[in-house]
Amino acid sequence: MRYHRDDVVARALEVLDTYGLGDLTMRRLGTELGVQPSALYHHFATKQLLLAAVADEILARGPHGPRPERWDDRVAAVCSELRDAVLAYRDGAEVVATSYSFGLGAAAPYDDLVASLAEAGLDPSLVPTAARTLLHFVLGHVTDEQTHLQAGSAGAIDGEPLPESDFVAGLGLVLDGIRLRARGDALDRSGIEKQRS
Amino acid sequence: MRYHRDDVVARALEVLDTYGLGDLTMRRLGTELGVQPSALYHHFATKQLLLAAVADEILARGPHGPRPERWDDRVAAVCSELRDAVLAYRDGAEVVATSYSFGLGAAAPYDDLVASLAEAGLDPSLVPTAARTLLHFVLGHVTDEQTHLQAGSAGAIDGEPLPESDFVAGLGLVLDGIRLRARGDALDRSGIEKQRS
DNA sequence: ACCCTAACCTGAACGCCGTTCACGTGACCA
DNA sequence: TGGTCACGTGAACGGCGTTCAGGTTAGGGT
Repeated sequence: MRYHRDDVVARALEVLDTYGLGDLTMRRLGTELGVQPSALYHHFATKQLLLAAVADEILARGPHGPRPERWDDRVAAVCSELRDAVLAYRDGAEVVATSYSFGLGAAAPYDDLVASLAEAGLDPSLVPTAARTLLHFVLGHVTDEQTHLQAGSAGAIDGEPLPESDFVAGLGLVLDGIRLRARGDALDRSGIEKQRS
Repeated sequence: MRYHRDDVVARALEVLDTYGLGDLTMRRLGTELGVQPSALYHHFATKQLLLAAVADEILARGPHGPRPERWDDRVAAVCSELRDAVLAYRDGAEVVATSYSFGLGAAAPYDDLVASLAEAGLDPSLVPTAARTLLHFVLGHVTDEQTHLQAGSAGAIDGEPLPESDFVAGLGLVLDGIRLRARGDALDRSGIEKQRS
């Protein structure tokens, strides 16, 4: 049997979801495909590039609902879809976050956020900052969720698995900060009294 | 020469800062101390526990300024000190973030944030959410900073090293979202019009 | 002054890992 | 039909975290 790039990525996703990132090994993946580990280097120069392709595939397989018209609804939709996408595979958040931080892939959500935020009326210099802040929140939050999930499926019952409302609440927090800036306002240290009336 | 736990941690910090997390190896650290790698397992059962101790030491060596009275100033101070602490050592953010996510240490900043946010008048169920959101922002942001720093010191000039104002701006964003909630308000999707008089 | 205990360390090994390299082999196209 | 090139083999290299049985040294109790 001979394989193509996409076959390798697809099988890597199965291994990832079944055994976790720690067991996603070139040897393991080779065995799973009935192939020597060295054969994988015909398709990917490096394990990191394989993981970047896996990350991109995770995102590509994620939901792609219709984009709302209002910029803030669209931002929320991008964030929720990103969460759903990485949540669908074991250790998905870590794979995507690593690949993104190495600049090897997973750039689509960032670009989407920048595009949506550009219409918000923000100071343009704030757009990348806001996009990164949102990305940090989403990937950090889902990493926590998946860590607790894994800790829960192993014997430890110590922590409940984070209610889903938690994501919405955290996202609302950051989003409100951005909405304020979109109006040209910023809260004074003393609260929002100053802008009232 | 015989060593104690603290000697090992101190040397590990030097190796980390000089050669980076990737070269902080049990063998490397052993060599640096003139000792077999196996000797380190007398002090730490596992490399992860060593790294947790390193993370705690990074935080302990960080700045500890006076705590402002106002809760939001205090939150900002905790976040800034956390940033300064992890920024002081190469790959410090990654070490602290990993250790924190494994629940092995680095819990102090989270506890500080929870304590400060408790006085904000927030819905108590929002306090942990807000604390985690802030932590995700700070550690994610500094990880980016250090990644770009390292990419810059290697030949690549492709990205400027993130202006310091960026951290302040991002923090202000999240903090404003929290300040709104502290007043019992939340922005409607349509902006803040609704709450104005 | 002695010994004993516990702390610290040795040296070798185990089973992994990512990656490289010289070399086969089979499908497809000119 | 013959050549090319995508795909795969098998063995090796150097490194990793970790284990284990056993040595050695420091320091306190008698």
